[in-house]
Amino acid sequence: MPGIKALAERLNISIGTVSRALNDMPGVNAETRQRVLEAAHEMGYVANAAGRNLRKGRTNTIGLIIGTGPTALAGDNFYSEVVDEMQSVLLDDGIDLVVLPVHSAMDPIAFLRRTLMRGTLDGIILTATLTDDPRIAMMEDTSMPYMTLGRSRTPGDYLWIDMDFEEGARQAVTRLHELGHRRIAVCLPQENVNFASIYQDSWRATMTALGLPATDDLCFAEEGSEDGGARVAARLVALDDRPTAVLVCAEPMTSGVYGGLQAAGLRPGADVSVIAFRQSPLMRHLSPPISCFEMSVKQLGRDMADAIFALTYGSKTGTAPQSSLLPMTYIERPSVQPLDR
Amino acid sequence: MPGIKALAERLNISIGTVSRALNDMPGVNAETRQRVLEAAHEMGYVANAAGRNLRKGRTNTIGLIIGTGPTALAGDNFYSEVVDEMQSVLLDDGIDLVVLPVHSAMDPIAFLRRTLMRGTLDGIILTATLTDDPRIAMMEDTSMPYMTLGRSRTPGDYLWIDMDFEEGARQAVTRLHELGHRRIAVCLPQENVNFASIYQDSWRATMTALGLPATDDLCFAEEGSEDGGARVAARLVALDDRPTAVLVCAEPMTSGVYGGLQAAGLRPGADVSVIAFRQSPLMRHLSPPISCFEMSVKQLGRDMADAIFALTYGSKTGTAPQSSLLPMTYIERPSVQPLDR
DNA sequence: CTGTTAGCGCTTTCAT
DNA sequence: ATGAAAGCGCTAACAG
Repeated sequence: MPGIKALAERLNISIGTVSRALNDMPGVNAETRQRVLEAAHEMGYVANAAGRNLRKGRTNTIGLIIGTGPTALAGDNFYSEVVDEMQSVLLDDGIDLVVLPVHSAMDPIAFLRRTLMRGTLDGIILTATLTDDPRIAMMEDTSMPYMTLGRSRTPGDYLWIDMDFEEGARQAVTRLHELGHRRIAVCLPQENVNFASIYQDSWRATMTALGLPATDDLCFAEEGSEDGGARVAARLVALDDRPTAVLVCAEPMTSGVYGGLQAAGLRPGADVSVIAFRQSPLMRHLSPPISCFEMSVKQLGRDMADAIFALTYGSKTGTAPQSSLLPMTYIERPSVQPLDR
Repeated sequence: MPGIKALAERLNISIGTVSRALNDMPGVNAETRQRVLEAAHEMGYVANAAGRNLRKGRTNTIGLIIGTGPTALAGDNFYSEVVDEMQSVLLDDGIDLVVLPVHSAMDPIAFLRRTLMRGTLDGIILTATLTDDPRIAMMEDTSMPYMTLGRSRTPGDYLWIDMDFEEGARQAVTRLHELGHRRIAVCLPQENVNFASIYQDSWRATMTALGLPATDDLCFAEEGSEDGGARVAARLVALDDRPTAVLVCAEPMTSGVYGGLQAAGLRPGADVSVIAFRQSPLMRHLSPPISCFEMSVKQLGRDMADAIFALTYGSKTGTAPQSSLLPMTYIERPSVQPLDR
């Protein structure tokens, strides 16, 4: 690994000049700069990160913290797509994106503190925000730039990007009402992820506004897994006044709900209308095809990259980055049928 | 962010002593060490990574390079599980694991070179090795410790861990032969990932050893996606002397093969036996249930963590880490049926 | 335009 | 057992 010193010696100039040439600083003879760049390329020189970080006090690295493990609500390629897009955006500005996996069995606060203090990151993105999220409370006490994927009720004026679950639930309930449904249930992951409470709140508000019942017996919370979904279905079909439709607010639960309904001899769609969450590979194999929401995960990644960049390194446009909602659009498929009674 | 200086000042001792106390170096008064540790904890002090890295020439960080993007062969939670386990093992030794996503549209060599030269990693793990992998050729020219998840034909005596695809294909073919099948096809991703050629080679060797035909018209290579699988099925059913069984050597292709067979009016199992790859969430919803291989992804993660640790920081046991194969066990389900003609 | 030098935070060697 | 100081590779301020 050649250092800047080796480069300078080889060219018989000072390391200062080399550094200036490499960093596009003013006040370097054009020819000299050319020679430096050529030599650097030839030797495969890249500035050592430790030296540069120490001196500049920044690392040009953004960390994306992703919860993993069996309890994590990520049974699909959602993060893969987000990360993809973020990385390609950030790399254009010379910023590295690293993913920091944190296992559900670990203490997220301890992990975060350690990550913060080590100082290897310029900015941090938290994902899968909780309704009451101690990580946010902790970040608010630091000066580290950070944003979240997902809102939270934890106080603070942090930057967030989220999907418009509120609008999604509104569209879904409204459509089911149009089709004659009155008893519309909602299936939630019991983990206190914030999007679930947003979704539930919007369900309740819309139901109430339409004069439909929004009672607690229509809210089913179970573990946000396929098994949890199956349990919801089992509970649902056992109800005296069985709901005729259900909104499923967690991807992994969806196939469990389908399976549970079928196990009870009910047909999704014909007997109980089902609306899922995001269009995802896991949804493709359900029969009948399931109604769900479409959103641009790519756009989400792009927005997140732009936002964290502006927050951390300063906005290119001069305007501060804004928290924003990504649209969700309801797509109807045969899992939703009109109620004719 | 308090530094070591602040800590030292507060305790009225020199930074040298503080450093020694924090790093468990000999020659520190027990009481002094105690005081230092307490103060550090109280102030939330963690050594700044840049300073430490610069001085020690190491970062205590291992990077796992994962290809992402639509072309990537990772439509599931495989890496999530591996990463999970690796991280919890490495963290016990104070080593951070970071995931470096590299989009399929990027030049993997350029990315790797940049990553290497920045010097933020002590060790690197490459995944999804190709039969002829330029990344390995490049790493062989450096002194950076690295290992691969997957073998390759690229020369070099690098450390690898892989699954025993050879044994898997052998078991599958042998079993199908027992059940009376003679025309056994193999469905491969056309991307030149190395495991596919290992699988194919073993299929061919086993077929030949059993006196079965192993001709090229039984090898179907398409894009390693669901659509690719569907195309394979379409080509397969159109064959004059239709194969009675097919081994599918890429997870995402599997549901495509099922769909393609069904679209042609054939029942997986009853009409064409199908053996998939890994047991994964994507497989759970196929009907009839699909035969596939079971393996301990957790064990894989553990093995990888141990191996890269030993390679990078020296073995704890004194023995150098060995390349190794993770067993695959064939599990039969109704997608495989005896051939009765 | 270029050379010299201080110093980022830390570990480690050398004195004491 | 502790303090003082050098130096890891780099950038930026200053001098020439």
